[in-house]
Amino acid sequence: MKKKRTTIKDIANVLNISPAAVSKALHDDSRISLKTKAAVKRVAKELNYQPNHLASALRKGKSNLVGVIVPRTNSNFFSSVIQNMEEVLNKKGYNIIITQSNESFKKECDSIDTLLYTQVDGIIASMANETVDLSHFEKIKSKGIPLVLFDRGENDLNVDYIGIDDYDSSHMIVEHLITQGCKRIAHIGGFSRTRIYNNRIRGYIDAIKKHDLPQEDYLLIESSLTIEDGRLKMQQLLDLKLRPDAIYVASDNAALGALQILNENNLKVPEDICLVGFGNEPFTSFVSPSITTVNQHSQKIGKLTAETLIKRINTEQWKPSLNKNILKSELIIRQSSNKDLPVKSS
Amino acid sequence: MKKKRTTIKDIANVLNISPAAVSKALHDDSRISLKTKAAVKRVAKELNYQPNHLASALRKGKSNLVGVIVPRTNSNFFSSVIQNMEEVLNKKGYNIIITQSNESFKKECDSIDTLLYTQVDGIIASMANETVDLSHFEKIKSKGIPLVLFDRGENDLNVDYIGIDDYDSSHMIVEHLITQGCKRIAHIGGFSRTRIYNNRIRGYIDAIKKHDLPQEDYLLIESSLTIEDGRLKMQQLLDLKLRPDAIYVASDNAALGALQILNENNLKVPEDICLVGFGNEPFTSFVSPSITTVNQHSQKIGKLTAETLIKRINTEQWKPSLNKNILKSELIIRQSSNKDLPVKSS
DNA sequence: TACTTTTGCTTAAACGTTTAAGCAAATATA
DNA sequence: TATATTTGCTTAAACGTTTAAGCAAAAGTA
Repeated sequence: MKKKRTTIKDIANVLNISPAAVSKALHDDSRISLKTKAAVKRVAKELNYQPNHLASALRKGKSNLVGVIVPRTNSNFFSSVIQNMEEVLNKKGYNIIITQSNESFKKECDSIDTLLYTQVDGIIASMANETVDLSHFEKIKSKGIPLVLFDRGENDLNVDYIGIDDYDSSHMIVEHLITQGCKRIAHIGGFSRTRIYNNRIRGYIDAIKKHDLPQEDYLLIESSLTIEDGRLKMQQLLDLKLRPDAIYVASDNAALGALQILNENNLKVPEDICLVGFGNEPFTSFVSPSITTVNQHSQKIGKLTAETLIKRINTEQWKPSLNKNILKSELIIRQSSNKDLPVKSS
Repeated sequence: MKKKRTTIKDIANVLNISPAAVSKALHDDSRISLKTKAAVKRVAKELNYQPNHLASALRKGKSNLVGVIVPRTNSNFFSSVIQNMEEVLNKKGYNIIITQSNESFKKECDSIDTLLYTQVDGIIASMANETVDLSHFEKIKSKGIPLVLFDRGENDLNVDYIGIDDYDSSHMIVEHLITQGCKRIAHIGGFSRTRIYNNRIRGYIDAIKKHDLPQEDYLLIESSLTIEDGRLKMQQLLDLKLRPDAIYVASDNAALGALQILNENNLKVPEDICLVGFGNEPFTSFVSPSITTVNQHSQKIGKLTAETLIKRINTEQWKPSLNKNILKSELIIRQSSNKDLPVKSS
């Protein structure tokens, strides 16, 4: 009852030629006559031949699979990055295996193990929040499997990286807020052990100092950056004796939480307090007031990451200087921090 | 320079036994002595042996890979379903390959082709909005590859299905709104060609009729259910001479868009108009007012779907009656439709 | 003691490709 | 015409496993 797949051998039998000739014909080898090629392709179609990927991968020592590890897929940023990577990789004959670490160190380790076991030709990763120990990534390198990081990277790991300039982004944000007349700017940031959040924090502090604004410890809060935690940390800032007049939140989700608390406390945004998020998630433009945020160029990051990996895979011993690709981000100014523009009324 | 992987043969050479013995030892074959097994495992660890998945997959005719096709991963529902499927499947030794159709028919076809090419042992799918023609799914069946659908399924395709009772959910929602005193209930639904949205629409209509409420064509609108379209369709409803006093939206995203429009028009929710979404996305509980919605039991769906697929894979000719698993959904009543509970003030 | 059974391994083939090497026929070159 | 080159295939080995079949030695049974 079990359907037997048609193999290269079946085609060979029909045409009375060798399986080798069939294989070459299917790969348009120059030493096979046009006539034979045509015949092979015709029969292949007739028999509904589908190449056995496992066999060719085994023989060639290449699986044409690329593993992708992300903290989670349910953010627009990651899902857009993945989509664009997939596009580039598919065009080059690669398929991708997506795994989610859910910000868990253990899950990230497991993911790497299963990807290595599945014999992927390369791995693309964005690190989990929890990750501090890097030995599992070293394992990838030690096996000679190309590794490229994006967004959540790590300097100690000597691998290609694609991301935006987080330090500079913080400067842009702080300076924009100053332009709006803000004087006490708070930052709800990510955990400083994660490089990108560390860079945003440093950028925030340096920009504050540069413009001689008050740089108080209680204005800088580390957070897990979920909606819930955005609410909690915002409340914490509102409980201060001296409230800030602007909040820069390192993620849109947490900014949404913060905005809810501001609304619930009947504080006017941006009149009473300015708010800026990070990531340009679609909802930021639909919320009211719409949230000023930073565009991380997910499309470009996805494409560049994929292209970098392909280069690494194809040029075995390509050891030129590492590819640290830092893109310039873009500040998208919306109602939540724009005092010149009145909030749309109706 | 290229690192040679250690193979079963290398282990065999070290111990002066045959590769076959090594293979059996690693699989705890009863015909191998405990002493040999121990030695093999010790050497395997010493040489850092990693089994070559491609070789064993080829030999066994099983890849231990499962393909998953979803419309998109950036919703909490799908990402949670995937996470739970992964958990179950990993435990059974399967890895998953996730692909996104982005609601596109063509992309869905391509995904199926690449999954078949990758020699997956089974496919789990939730159909794209665009999909009407089912021949690509028939192709999976004709190859004898187990297929299980969840959420977005199709009756014409005779395969296992796991989802919630959409028809019943609509009833629950309508009856809840009636309890709240609503008399003109509108529905912003999905496209009726998609089964789940069709069921929700039918459920809505039947519930309306059952309770002798006005069932007008202009109160029922089909939508792509994005945030943007939720805004547009909500505006369309507000432009009616006779405005509805309750809106049941078939997705939380579109409900968010609708809520924004209501807020922007200074309409009080739930006092002026009640609002209900669908899906229990996390933001629904943080928005203000929080949105009443339906919990789709993503965890249970993920687990059940994975378990069903595993059963199908393991019992080749398991042809018992199809597994149509319709779960009862749960209505989560929040501020947006609860007139008894005052909106939280501070 | 003579046999059957069990234990613990080995041999060899197989999975479906790809590819290096080889060889005869056709074609080009001198 | 004799030799070199190109064309168009074939043969056979290889990729790293798994597994059916087999076989000698050890252990069990009568």
